[in-house]
Order: sequence, then structure tokens, then C-alpha cells
Amino acid sequence: MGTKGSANRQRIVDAADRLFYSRGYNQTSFSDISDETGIPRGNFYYYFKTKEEILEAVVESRVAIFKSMLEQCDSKSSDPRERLLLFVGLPLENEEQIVQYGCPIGTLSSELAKDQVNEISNAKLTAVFDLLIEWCTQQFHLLGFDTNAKQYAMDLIARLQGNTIIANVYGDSEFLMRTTNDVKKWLKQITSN
Amino acid sequence: MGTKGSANRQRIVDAADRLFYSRGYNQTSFSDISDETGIPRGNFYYYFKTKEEILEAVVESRVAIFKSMLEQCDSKSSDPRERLLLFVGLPLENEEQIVQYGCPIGTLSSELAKDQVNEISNAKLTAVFDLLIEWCTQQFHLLGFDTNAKQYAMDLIARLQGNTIIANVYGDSEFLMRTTNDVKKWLKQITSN
DNA sequence: GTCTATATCGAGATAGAC
DNA sequence: GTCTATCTCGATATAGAC
Repeated sequence: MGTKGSANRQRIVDAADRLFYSRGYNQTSFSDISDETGIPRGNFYYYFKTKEEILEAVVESRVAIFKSMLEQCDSKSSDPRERLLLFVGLPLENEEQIVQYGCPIGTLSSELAKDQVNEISNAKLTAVFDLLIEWCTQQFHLLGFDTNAKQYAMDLIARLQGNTIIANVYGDSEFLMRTTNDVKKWLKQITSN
Repeated sequence: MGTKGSANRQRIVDAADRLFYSRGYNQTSFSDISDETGIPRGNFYYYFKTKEEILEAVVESRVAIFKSMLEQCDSKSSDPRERLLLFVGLPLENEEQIVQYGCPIGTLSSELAKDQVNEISNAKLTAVFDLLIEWCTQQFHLLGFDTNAKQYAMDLIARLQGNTIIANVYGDSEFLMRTTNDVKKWLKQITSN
């Protein structure tokens, strides 16, 4: 195992992940990460040349997390319809955080879209969305949807994002629960023939 | 007219509004606003005691802008159905900016939700969403919807937000146009009896 | 009311001892 | 590999001349 597998490196990435989510990337300082981990600031530069490299590692970590969530959906059911329903229910598993800080991908994307700098990281972030959309597209394909499978997938992700935003703005977990059910009903309806 | 009506004050607010939108609140410095307006940094403190006061003024300005957009919709048609269709089409009028920087209220809300500080400004921001939701609720009421009028209103706003996010992430104005039409179709469908 | 000079702080980043 | 000390810069904010 190289430096990528170092325990300290992992602790930095994990703490940065939490802080980038709860405070935002730009509003998280090396001192914040240092306070959380107990690892002194100067040590960070042994693992990462710049703050942006930490961001890249965090994004990679989130990609891995979402991949494993999709695999969970795959393993729990072999029925694409049931898989999509499981997928739609995922935000409720972290309902409290979602309501408080929004979607970990959506909010980071919005933030980085305003930074002229981080082109690399931004490309990697759309990769998370790509991952989710491709997975959903595949499920819709299996359900018999053809050319419009990707449209349905993008619409589904858009709906989840929109519901998350409103739930976050109003700190309203009831709204998140209700609209999650609405999306599930919509899914059942369009796949019931 | 007091200091609130000063031309310089207004120029500061207008420049800050643009910059908070394109770069984000936290990533916009007094120097940026100074560069845009030609007004030296130190002068800002004659009109605003802190940066957060500038933010409050910007939020007030955005509230006013959205109010006038709603009044435009009101004046163009007296049919609530037609008004809602006009409302849904609004994002396309600033399509380029929407695709590049996202929704001016949605992205600012997401950003401030992660700042532990700006409670006041955040309260004012939800006021913008309140404004839109109440206006839509009223239209749905006029269309004969009763207890579920507000639900439809919130769902409509959520859909617009979600579509904006995806369009922004992918820089995809085609998606914004297609989903705008989809929302219009949905509106026509639920109001056609 | 307007502008210059400057204070103060915290950010990211570096050098080098151990 | 780890940690301390420090550099440099740019941020918000202040003081005070004009």
C-alpha cells in the first residue's frame, strides 16, 4: 500500500468530506480539518500538494460511496422497478443531514459551478451525476423504456434534487417524506403496464 | 431621500448582486465590488457597517425583482392558468445565466444554509421562496384547487429548482427548455377539467 | 460624502528540524 | 513520516484627512 492507503491520509479525507458538506468547500480551512483530526496543518502537505487535491480526493470518496449505495440497491433486489424504488428512498436514510445541509453532490456542484478555478474537480463531480443517471437509465431500459429511458432518468434525478432543495430551504423533513412518496407513486404509475 | 436612495449605494448593491450570483457570496470580496463599481473599498462602510449588511440589501433587491416579475405575470393575463404558464417560462428568459450559475435564489440559499452565521439573511431568503409559493398557491386556488393548492405550488417550485440544478451541472440549456415544456404540459393536464 | 492609508486577522502554503 | 515555525497574501474592517 502506497501513501494513498495511509491511515492519516484517510482521516484527513474523511474529515474534509464531512466539513465540505456541512460548511462548504470554500468555507472549510486547513485549521478546521486540523481541529477535527488532531493532525497539524503542515502535515497535510505531505499527502496533498494543494487544497484542491484534497477536494479531488473527497470527490473520489463520494463517488465510491454512491457506487456502493447503488450496489446495495442492486443486491437487495433483481427487479429494476424495485431497485428504483429503493434508490428513491435513499435520501430518507440520511434525512436529518439532507434537511440541514442539502444534497452532498448537488450543493457541492452548485458551489463549484461558481468557482472559475476547479475545472478538474467539477468534471469529476458531474461524474457522480453521470453515475446515478446511467444506473437509473439502465433500470428504465430493463423496464422496457427505450429512447426515453435517459430522459426519465434525468427527470427522476432532477425531481430528487428539487425536493431536496425545498426541504433544505425550509428545514422541512415532512416535505422530503411526502415528495419521496409522490415520486414512488409516479414511478409505480409509469411502470405499471 | 435618505442614504438608502443614494446612487452610489445602489451601484454597490447592483454590483454585489451580480457578483454574489456569479461567484457566490463568500467568494466575492470588497475588492471585487470595488473593481466593478470604481468605488473605493473604504467608501462601502459609509453605507454598510458589514459585508452581511450588503448581503441583506442584495436579498431585499432580489425580493423586489421577483415581486415585479410576478406583477408582470399578473398584468399580462388575468387567467391563473395562463399566469402559471408564464411563470414557468421565466427561467428561459435568463436561460444563459441560469445554465451557467444556477438559480439566483436556490444557489444563494444552498450557500447560506452552510454558513452558521447569517440567520437573518437566511430568513429573508426563505421569504423569496415564500413569495413565489404564495403566489402560485393563489393561482391554484383560483383554479379550484383547495387544500392541495399549496402542495401543488411547492411541488411546482421544487420541479423548477431541480430542473435548474441539472441544467446548471451539465451546462445544458436543451434540458432546461425540454423540462420547461414538460412542466407546462403537466400544468395544462392538471388544470384541464 | 468621499477617499487613502493602514490595522488586524486568518487563509493557503513552505522550510526544515526531528 | 511527522510536526513546528514561519512566510506571504488577501480578506474585512477602521481611522482620519479632505
